[in-house]
Amino acid sequence: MTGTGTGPPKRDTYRHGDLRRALVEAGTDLARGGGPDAVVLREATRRAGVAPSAAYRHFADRRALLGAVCSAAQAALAVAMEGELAKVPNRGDPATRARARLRAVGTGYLRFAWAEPGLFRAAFSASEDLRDAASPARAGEGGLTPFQILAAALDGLVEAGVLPRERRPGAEFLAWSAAHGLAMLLIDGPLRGLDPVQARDVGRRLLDMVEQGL
Amino acid sequence: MTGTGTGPPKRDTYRHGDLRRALVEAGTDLARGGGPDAVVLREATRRAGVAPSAAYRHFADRRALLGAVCSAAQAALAVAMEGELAKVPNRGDPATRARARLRAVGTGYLRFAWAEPGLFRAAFSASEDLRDAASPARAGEGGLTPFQILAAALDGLVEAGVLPRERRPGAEFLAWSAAHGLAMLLIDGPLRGLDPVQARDVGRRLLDMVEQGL
DNA sequence: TCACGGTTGTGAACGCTGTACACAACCTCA
DNA sequence: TGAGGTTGTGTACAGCGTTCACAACCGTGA
Repeated sequence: MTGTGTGPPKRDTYRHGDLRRALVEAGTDLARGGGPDAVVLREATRRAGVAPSAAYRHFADRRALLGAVCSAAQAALAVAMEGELAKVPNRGDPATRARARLRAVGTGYLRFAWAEPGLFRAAFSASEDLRDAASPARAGEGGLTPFQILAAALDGLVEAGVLPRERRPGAEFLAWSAAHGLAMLLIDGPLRGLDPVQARDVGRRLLDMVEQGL
Repeated sequence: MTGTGTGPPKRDTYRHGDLRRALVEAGTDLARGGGPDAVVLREATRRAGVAPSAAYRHFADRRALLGAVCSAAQAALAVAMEGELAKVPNRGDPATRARARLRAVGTGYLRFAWAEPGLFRAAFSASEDLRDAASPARAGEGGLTPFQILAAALDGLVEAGVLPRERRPGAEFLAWSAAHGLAMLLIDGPLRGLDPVQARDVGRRLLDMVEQGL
């Protein structure tokens, strides 16, 4: 975290040490405050105590830096989802447990979007397709990306006999769509400014809808 | 459309005539091609054949121009939804007709996002809360904004006895979330690059989920 | 008819951004 | 000790949003 604090960005060595990491961390802080547009290459180098062009030794261009920040944000999202999942008790009958786990996944997703709107928007800013969704750089502590965590929860639903096997394929897209859409509307769209109680309420109803409609 | 075509941006009068409209149209074209980030004030003035600073006679800053483009994009979205709604036959029993109308609303939404991704993203770029969602500038030919069109379809569902009255409040947020989320994932997110057939398929399943889960 | 005042477009300027390139400091390894 | 690759520096350029003094224009009342 060289140069992240106050004071002049002093460095004892000419080499920085781990500039790449420092830039990603600075970029992540910027994203936290203002979303993907706030990830400004020059500001990141300033915070790392380094000349603007130094960034080009580690990233092809601004988009590449944003891509790294995006991966970091997805990893943070995965951690949030894992955290909510860990709260689900391991006892009870398998069916209700599997349902609770899917709800936890959704709750973690929505909670993260609500708590860290800038990071959440950054997590979906850089271009990615389904291949990138499995990249380890986007995984949480359990080694799974947000997408994979959701898929696992749905698999659990099938194993517990709650979700018919023939409806399993593609189900992650449906569940993800619902949660993602609500998250966007809550932080960016016409639902911004809902108070936390209303937000939690509509979140619950949305998860009800998914559970019943899958 | 002064200066929109090729050739030097000549003007016979000193006054432009309708610079505000010309700037919004140029901005909308830019958004169509590259989303909200592509709405570059200087480029819009260039296309209108006017000096950059002239824009500030009609818009406080770039965000204000983007806001106008956003309203235009929402109006276009409303027109697309109305178009799909107009295809629903007026005969048949009220319940299935009401259901068909809700599906048409969703289909129109998804179709527009798929056909005009840049415009769609622009439509939700500028800050707006629920009050703005009723602004006439964002309405289609029927005078309703996208949000109001959806609300009307849900009201129809209640009148036809398909949706219990007590579940009506807030239902627009659930339906909108699902459609909006899928749209985002399809044009910007991990589902980008799905071929049209798969996209149509997942769209249908999503609307099934909404219909069953509301 | 004409001067006046408000509206609208011009031109030059400022600071910011992303990016390129030659150069210098540094580390590693022979 | 010296060669060569890696990493950070300094300077430069074009493009962006924005400001401001000025000029062209138009409608109005004397």
